[in-house]
Amino acid sequence: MAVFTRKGFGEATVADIASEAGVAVGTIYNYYRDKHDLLISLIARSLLSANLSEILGATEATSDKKIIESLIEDRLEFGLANGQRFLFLFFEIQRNSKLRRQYLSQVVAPIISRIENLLQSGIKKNSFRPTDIKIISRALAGMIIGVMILRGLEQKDSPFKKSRSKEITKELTNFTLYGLVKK
Amino acid sequence: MAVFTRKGFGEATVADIASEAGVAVGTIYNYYRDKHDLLISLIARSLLSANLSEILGATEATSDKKIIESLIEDRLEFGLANGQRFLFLFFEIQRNSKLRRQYLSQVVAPIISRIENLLQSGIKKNSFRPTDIKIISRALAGMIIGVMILRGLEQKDSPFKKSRSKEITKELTNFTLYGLVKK
Amino acid sequence: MAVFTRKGFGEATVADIASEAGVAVGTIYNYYRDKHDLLISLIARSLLSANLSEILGATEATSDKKIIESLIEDRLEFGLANGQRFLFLFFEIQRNSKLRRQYLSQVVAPIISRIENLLQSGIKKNSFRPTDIKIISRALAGMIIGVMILRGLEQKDSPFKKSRSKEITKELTNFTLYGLVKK
Amino acid sequence: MAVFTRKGFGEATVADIASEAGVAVGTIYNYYRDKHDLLISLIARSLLSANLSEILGATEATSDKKIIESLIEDRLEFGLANGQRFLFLFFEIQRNSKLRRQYLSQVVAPIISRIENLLQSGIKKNSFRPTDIKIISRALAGMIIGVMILRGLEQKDSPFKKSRSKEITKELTNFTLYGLVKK
DNA sequence: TATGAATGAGTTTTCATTCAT
DNA sequence: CATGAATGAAAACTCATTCAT
Repeated sequence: MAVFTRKGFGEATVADIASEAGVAVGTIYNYYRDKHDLLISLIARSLLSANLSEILGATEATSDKKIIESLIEDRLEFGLANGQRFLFLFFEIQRNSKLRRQYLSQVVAPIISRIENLLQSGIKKNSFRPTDIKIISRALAGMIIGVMILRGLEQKDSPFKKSRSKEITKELTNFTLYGLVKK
Repeated sequence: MAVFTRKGFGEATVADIASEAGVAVGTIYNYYRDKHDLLISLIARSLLSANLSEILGATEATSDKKIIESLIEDRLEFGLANGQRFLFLFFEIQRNSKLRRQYLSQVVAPIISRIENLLQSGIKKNSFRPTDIKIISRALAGMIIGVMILRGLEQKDSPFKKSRSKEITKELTNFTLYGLVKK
Repeated sequence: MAVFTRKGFGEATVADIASEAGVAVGTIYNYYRDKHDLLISLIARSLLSANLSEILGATEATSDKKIIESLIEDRLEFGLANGQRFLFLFFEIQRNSKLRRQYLSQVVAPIISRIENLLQSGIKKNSFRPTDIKIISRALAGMIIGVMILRGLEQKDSPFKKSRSKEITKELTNFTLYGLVKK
Repeated sequence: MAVFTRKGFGEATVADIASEAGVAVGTIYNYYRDKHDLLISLIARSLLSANLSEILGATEATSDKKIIESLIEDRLEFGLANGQRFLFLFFEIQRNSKLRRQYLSQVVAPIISRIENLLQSGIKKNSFRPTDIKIISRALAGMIIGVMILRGLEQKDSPFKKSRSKEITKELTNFTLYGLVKK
């Protein structure tokens, strides 16, 4: 995965990958049909690695703020852990329809749906402003994704460092809850 | 660009591209040094939209809300116009250091910097909550980027349709300004 | 074809073939999908090379002896011209069902059928002994095939030399007509 | 042998063969030096049928007809038993000089020589027409080989079925002795 | 200036063979 | 003595690039 991420699918050679993995070229072909199958398998594996279930399963008892905070924190950490990989993953997921369906149904849909529930109940409780739930849920999910991508692009210049993880989570949570404007 | 976007750099063949462009393979080499030069030239061309400079140059007289709205609207339209291309652009930009420097200095930095100014002055005027400007500026830029990517992934199921462009801009602007919580 | 015949399909390398043909490896792939397609195309081409039509179209006016003689002579010359190729052709034809169907319908069936007609009319005219036409037609066709194969196997030791072509044809024709036993 | 016959030497993989034989790949290498040695050993084993020696050793007392009949019958049965294998055997024998020498000296030469003796003595006894012994012996041996090959090619459509073995032998014997022409 | 066939370097892929278990 | 995973040499195949037309 490191090689694919660094070079892209077409530019990563099987020899590169074998060498990075410390095995012979032929060994790879004992486990994967071909180079593409290798990529798909690797992606499928990293897709499901997150401990999403905890967050998604959080009880109603937990405060809205806590849930949003956990979500941001979890995805932020996933992003930090996956670093450069992020864009590559998205790009390949987008191009492979089977992978896309899997990712949409197993990762995107549950998260979006969880956020929608959150918004819905918040609005019903009159604690959240009435908004277009479908759009705002994507805005929140998108914000996390976009922040990770900017981090990858800016690299050394980015303010998104692991060390500041707590603070970033706090800021993003507050931004999400209160926006820019002072009450 | 359509072929690069659909297949990725390594998998797009010069023959594909020539055929899509309706010219012979050899003709491409009369205009571009090599395949990589072709990609770089194409990307460099799509980086900047005409409107961006106007928005970035907007006078202080314009209201904060208007500026945010214009920015969201412009990038949203860029994203809708570039569709699937979005991720590919980011991915290739990330991998090509010359391109990355160019993109960071010509697109990301001005936008981020404009947003930072906006936040700074808003906070000074006491109309915005005091926040970590570096983080929140990335949150806003990231939100727009992430929203475009989700749109590309979800495709038919996404609520981000061209037809609803006005409404989406409004929702995102309000979310940015006021957050989720009701005052 | 020379390389395939000399080495067999699996042992002939595309580099060998390209070098023997005096072109680059890549050039072969501009004309044939893959190595197997190359073989099939070559075989299909040599299958239909014979001037069978003349013999098969011979009028009834020609004497039975003349027809048999022409047939033996033609296939004998085809065999001498194709030399070692003979067995390889048969082997590959046998293994490729499309090729087999083509060979059976375009070469074997017409020849067998012509021989059957010949036998039938000869028996009716009472000039030929009554025999099982289906078996004897194969015996005659098979004799020619087998003789060619023995020639390929025995190589230097075989009595089937080009120089003796006329005499061989005469002997085989007489054997076919009169058998071993003296009247 | 089944795998070699079905696929050809180069296309048969040792894994195929091991799997068909119900052993592990490594086991094969405990008994044969390499893949080629395996093939040579298998072919050498199938070359000789038990009956051949009896026929070849038949005393002068046996009638010419009986000898020819036995020979045809034996090789016919060998062909029926070896089916598709036939062509493959010939092809590989042709290509392997050691194998070719062995086959020529142990199978072809004795049969041809036996037939030549038969013809010679028949001609001397004035019961056979005077013919070119070298050619006619090959015609007879070739007929049997060719008939087997046609049978393999035609498969379902061929009149050479096991069930008709007796009749086929009779027809071929009569054809050999008396030819087509009625006395 | 456009073309596209030829090229061959660079990759992917295969699979006979080895050898530790 | 059997096993089968690992190996890497050798082969198939791809395709960016060239260049004569």
